[in-house]
Amino acid sequence: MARAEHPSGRAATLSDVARIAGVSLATASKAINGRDQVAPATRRRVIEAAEQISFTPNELARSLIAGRTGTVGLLTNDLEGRFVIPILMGAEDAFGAGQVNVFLCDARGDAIREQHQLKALLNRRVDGIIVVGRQTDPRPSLGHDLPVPVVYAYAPSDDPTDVSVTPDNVAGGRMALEHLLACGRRRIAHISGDPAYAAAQDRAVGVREALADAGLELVGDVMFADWSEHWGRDASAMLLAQHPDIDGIVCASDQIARGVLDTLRDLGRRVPEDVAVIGYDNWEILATNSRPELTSIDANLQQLGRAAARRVFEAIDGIEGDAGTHALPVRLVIRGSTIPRR
Amino acid sequence: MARAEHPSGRAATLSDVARIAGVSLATASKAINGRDQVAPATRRRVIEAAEQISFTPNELARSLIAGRTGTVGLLTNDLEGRFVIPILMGAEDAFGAGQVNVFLCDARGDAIREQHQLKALLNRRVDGIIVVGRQTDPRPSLGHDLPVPVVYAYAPSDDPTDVSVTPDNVAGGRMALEHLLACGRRRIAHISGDPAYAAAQDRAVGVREALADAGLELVGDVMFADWSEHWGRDASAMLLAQHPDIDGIVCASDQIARGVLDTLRDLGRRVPEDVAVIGYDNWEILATNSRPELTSIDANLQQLGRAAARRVFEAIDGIEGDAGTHALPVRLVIRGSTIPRR
DNA sequence: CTGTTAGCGCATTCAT
DNA sequence: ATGAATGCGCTAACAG
Repeated sequence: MARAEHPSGRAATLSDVARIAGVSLATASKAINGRDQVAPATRRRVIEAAEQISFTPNELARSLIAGRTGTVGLLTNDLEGRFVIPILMGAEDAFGAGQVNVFLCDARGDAIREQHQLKALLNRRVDGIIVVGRQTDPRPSLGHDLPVPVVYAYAPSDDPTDVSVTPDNVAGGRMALEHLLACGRRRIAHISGDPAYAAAQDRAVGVREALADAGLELVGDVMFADWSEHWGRDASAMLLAQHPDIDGIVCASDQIARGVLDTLRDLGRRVPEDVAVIGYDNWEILATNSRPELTSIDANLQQLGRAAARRVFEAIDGIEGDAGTHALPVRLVIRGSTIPRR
Repeated sequence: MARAEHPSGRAATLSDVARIAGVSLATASKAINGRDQVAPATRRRVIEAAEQISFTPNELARSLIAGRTGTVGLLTNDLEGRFVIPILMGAEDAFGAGQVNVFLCDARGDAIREQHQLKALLNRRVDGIIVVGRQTDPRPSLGHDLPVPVVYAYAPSDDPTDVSVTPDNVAGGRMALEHLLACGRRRIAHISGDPAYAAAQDRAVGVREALADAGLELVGDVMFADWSEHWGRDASAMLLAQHPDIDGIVCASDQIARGVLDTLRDLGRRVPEDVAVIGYDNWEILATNSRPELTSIDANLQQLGRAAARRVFEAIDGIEGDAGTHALPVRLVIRGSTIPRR
């Protein structure tokens, strides 16, 4: 097994260093931590001794004294990791690599399990917690009687006195539609996903608002069903049968958009010349492999993670962030499904 | 901010409990930890006191004494999280939820960053480390002079004296081909991905072996390029132009298979009646949304995670696992692209 | 059965 | 500039 037969049998401690350097424990501590009350020569001896036995300070002991651990808990229900990974990366960015470490727990949508994980995180004395959901629908608050700050990411808390960061789906719907307008489209339909999702409703609101601002109306009703490619194929077939003259389709997910592209191709409609199609989520595996590649709205999840981490940090440092759900800006990623490649 | 104004100002400690219950620190400890040398009545008093002030034991202090933390580091380079999440879930399964917590660090393919993360994990005194790569090619070993056991998952270590668990790609290639044989196919081609990947080479080996065992030969050469849908579309077009009579295609990834399905559809070939297609990875988002749905090989990543966790555990408990790369079994998932739906 | 004592590894007083 | 002593929160010896 890849376990070192450490000469000492166990990890080196500061008192080992002190003994080798011929100084006291206190002096060794000061030397290692760069305190200024130690003679340069002494410091050098201590540091050499430390290197010699590969001493690394025990963060457990440090944390016990400091009262803070430099760890954060990431509590997720996002099984597929589609949302949690970019958020984790953003959090690592914000915390600074190696400065703060992240405990990742997956509650798997089970409230009991979530309570267990939460308790375990608190017992380990994390300095803060980020809760990540896999939908943008509000989720139950963990409550306020926790000894550490909590920030909700992607799925906001249902308690407005909590701090939540979530992508701005209304703005995303609006942005998608305005892009089609900018591409010269006027007869635009909207194929959405599961109507039970806040994301579906919010994006539809943005689409409608932007259309109204332009003095236009949606072609047909918003078509709700589920988030699948199958639905995208079926919905677009129905749509084109009823409204053969549409020239733009806003899809509420990239999966739906993939299905739409399929049907348009089957029906001999050119994309984007005849019909421009825009997806949502910018899920690269789907968006960059289609024919043509898919213009999409990106939720900036990594930035969302950074924002969540920053707010946790501020709270740890005692800075009162403003409570409520903060809708963060999204981003348009233009590809061939709305603008022809040259 | 969602921080409790904890009445005491800080978390309750065991001595708070002891004081309230009117017993000594040691007795409180025994009572809480279910030791048997304490009178039932006393235990009840202590537990009540603990609940009254919501005492939860400080794992830091416990770990400091025990010499083990009940934490494991998961060091990954898998940016997209496609592999690391199922592995994390498997690890949580094996460890038991809440028993062990996992530090997840993303080194982002940067060796320096990896060293930083590694050091941070060791300073936090994780009991073991699982290293996850995003390819099955061997990766540099972390070395043997670490104070904790290390197990490599998905990407094996290049040092055969390390412990690695990785999916059996040769068996997977073989399994894919044998399934097509079982479906009555005889004129079979293989469209693979980037030839620089061990996964591509290994799967091709399995395909060739199984063909040879059946006394057959591959139609054309193995076609290598990259892992994209684009390549799947192009490769299958070339393939059908040269060998119009093929009746089965083994694809080395689901993305490639999706492209192949597209081209077959464009060319008017029925799947699976005319040509059976099998993918690889069982990436559900791709496999379950295609027309028809895609038969695929699943690498059992969650099981891989469990295996890695189990081996880390055994090593922590001093059980010497057998070093080397362990190829774990994969699994066939049959859908409509090889067998017609009834 | 209960309490006293001694640490786990370290940082921080406060003396010298 | 250095070192002895104290304590972070807890468990494990022992002694009563």
